[in-house]
Amino acid sequence: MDINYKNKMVSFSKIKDLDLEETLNCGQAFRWERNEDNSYSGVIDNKVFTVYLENKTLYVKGALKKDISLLKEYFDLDLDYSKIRRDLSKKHKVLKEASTYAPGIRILKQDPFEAMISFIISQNNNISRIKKIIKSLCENFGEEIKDGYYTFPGPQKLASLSEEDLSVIKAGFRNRYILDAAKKVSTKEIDFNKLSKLSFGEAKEKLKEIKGVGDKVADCILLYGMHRLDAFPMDVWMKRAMNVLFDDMDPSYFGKYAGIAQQYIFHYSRKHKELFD
DNA sequence: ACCCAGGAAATTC
DNA sequence: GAATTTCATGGG
Repeated sequence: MDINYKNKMVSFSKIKDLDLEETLNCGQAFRWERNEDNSYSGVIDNKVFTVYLENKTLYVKGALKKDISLLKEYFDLDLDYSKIRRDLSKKHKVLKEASTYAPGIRILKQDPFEAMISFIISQNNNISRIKKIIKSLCENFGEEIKDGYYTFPGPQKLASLSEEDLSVIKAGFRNRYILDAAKKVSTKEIDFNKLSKLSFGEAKEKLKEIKGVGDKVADCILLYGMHRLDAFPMDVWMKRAMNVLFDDMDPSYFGKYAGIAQQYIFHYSRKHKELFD
């Protein structure tokens, strides 16, 4: 990969295994917006970026030289997804089908607190409404960066709110879960730096101390916010897929990169609803 | 009007 | 302990 920088534009050449639509709109992140020219605008680390992909080059508008490592990390550009897809494809026929269907999916490394709150909101909810609630949360309680783009409100800010304050985002019964998470993070009772040093099981149990965080949401926080690629979130789609397509196999079957396998299967299943009639 | 949604807590069996 | 119900809101 060659990296170039000029005039608030970073570009990464020789990009493989990345499709922006598949990656930014496959249910792992909720804030990216597609523009008319098929670029995408969103917020990483409280900064607005516009990304687009052309001739295997990823262009990032709004980026300074010092943002390069941030962007590489966010899009997971140092991991060889081709090799992972090859290995997963050898394991199971359906996994080969699913990973070939959307080979441009990558697991983003999102901000852990944003991932935590986003997936608390996701429970018993549909993706389009999840996006609306998160947008409202940012517009009401984040800070405007520019042009209608907002920061995701931090733990201190959210912890200072009452349930009534928060009721404007229409998250319903999830409001008190959001506040409990914000309080535990703002007081460092839950500390992402410490969690990252724990074993997978220990980190997961700690996350489940938050009201409204169970197995599935904890797995999502670990996978999308902390880049623990062995996490395997089991939502309604994955349960259906495991039951119908994988004969109820144990998630450990998928190995070290189970979380990536999970994302291929989740996306494939949502795009092939007829498999589950 | 109806059923469902990237679930988890509360209640009941 | 395992199975069922409830939770708030709106998408389709």
